[in-house]
Amino acid sequence: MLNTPHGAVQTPFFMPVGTRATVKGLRNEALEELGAEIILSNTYHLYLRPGHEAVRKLGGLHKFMSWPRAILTDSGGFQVFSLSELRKVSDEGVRFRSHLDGSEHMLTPEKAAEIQLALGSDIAMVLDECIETPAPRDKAEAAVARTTKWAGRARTYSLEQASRNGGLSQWQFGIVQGATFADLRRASAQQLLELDFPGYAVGGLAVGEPHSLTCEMTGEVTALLPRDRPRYLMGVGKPEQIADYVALGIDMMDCVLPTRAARHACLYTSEGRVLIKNARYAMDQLPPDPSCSCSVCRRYTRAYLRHLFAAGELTAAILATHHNVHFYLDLMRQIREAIEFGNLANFSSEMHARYAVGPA
RNA sequence: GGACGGGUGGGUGAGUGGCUAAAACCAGCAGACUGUAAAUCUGCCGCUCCUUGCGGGCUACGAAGGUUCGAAUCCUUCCCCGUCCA
Repeated sequence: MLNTPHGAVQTPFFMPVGTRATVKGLRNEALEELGAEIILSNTYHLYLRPGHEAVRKLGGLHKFMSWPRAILTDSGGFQVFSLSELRKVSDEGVRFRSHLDGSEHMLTPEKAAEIQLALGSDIAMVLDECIETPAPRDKAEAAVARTTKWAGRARTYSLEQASRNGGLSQWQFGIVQGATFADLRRASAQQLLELDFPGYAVGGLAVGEPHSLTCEMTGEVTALLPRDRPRYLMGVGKPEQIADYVALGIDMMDCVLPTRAARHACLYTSEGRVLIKNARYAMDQLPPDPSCSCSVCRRYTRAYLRHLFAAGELTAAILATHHNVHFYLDLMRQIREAIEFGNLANFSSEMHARYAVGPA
C-alpha cells in the first residue's frame, strides 16, 4: 500500500496516463468509478501549457483538474527521448524547442523538480536521460553518468526545498538507466541508492527491445532495490507483460497503450485483442467483451462500437477508452488477487497464452 | 434549334500521344501502437495466372469506328450531362 496525501494506493498498480492533465477520452468521474487511485501527468507538457505557475496559482494540479486522488508527474525525461529532433542535451540539462510554438526552453534537473513542486503532484520524477534501444555502450554509459548527476542535483534541490518549507508532501523518485547493459543497470541503481530516494523507477525500457530483455534488465535492478520502497517500471506495458513485471518485483507501472490503442479501435478483452473496426464485427451483437463488467460492455454492442469508429464519432474513443482502462485496472485487481493466492506464475502464463492466440 | 463546357477506377477529381492499371484525396480492407508532438501512422485497394517478381495475361478512361509502331489523350459519328442564347 502506498499512502499518499491524496489517498492510499494499492500495489501493484497501473497508472492511466493523463499527460496534459486529462486522461484522453475520460472524465475524472469515470476514472474514479473505474477505481483509478492514481494517474500520471507530465511536467514538460504542463510547463508549456498552461504553465506550472498558472497551475500553482489555480491551486495546484489536483484542484486545477479536479482530481482528488494521487498524481505522479513524469519529469520530461521521456520527452528527451521522444522529442529527439526538438532538443539538445547537455550536462546542464535539456534545451527544448517547444513543439507548440517553437520557443526555446531549458529544462534542468532543478527546473523539472521546481515545476513538479508547483504542480503539487504526490510523486515527482527526477529528470533523466532516456536513450533509444539498442544503444552503443559508450552512449549508454554517458546517459547513466548524466542521469546520476542529474538525480543528485534534483535530490539536493528537493531536500533544500523541504528544509526551507518544513518538509514536503511530495515524494521524489530516482530513475535507473543503463539501456540493455546489465552492469550499467546495476551501477545506475547503486548510484541512485546512495541518494536515498523514497522510491525508484526503471526507465528507458520497452522502447523496442524484446520483452525478455526488458524483463532481464528489470530483474537486474529490482534485485538491488530496497524491499520497503516502491519500484516503478516506467512506460509499460502490454496486458500479457504486466504480470511478468510484477513477478520481478515491480509495484507501479504506467502506459499510454490502453488509452491510445482505444482511440485507434483496439480493445483489450478477456479473449484477446479485438480490433473493433474489422468488418467481422459489423453485425456482432455481443458486447466488446462478453465477460467484462464495465459499463460499456454492459450496455453496448460490438456492432455499435464499430459503427461509431467507422463514422469517426468522438463517442467511439470515449467508450473504447473507458473499456480499456477498466480492463487494465481490473487486470491489476486480478494480479493482486493472484499474489494473495500465490498464483501469479500461473496467471502470467495464462495471459501470454491468451494474447499470443488473439481473439477467438 | 444554336453556342460553349464536360463525360476518367466505389466517390470527388488530376491527367491532352509512349515514363499510365491511370496522381491525390475519400470510402473500403488489413495491420501497428509500451514514462502520448498520436481521434495517429503503415500496407493493400480492376480481374486473373504463376516459377510472388521493378513477373505474365486479360479488361478499363460515355459508345462505336478511325489515325498511329503506340490512344484516356488526336479525328469522325452517335449518346448523355451542365451553362447560356433563341
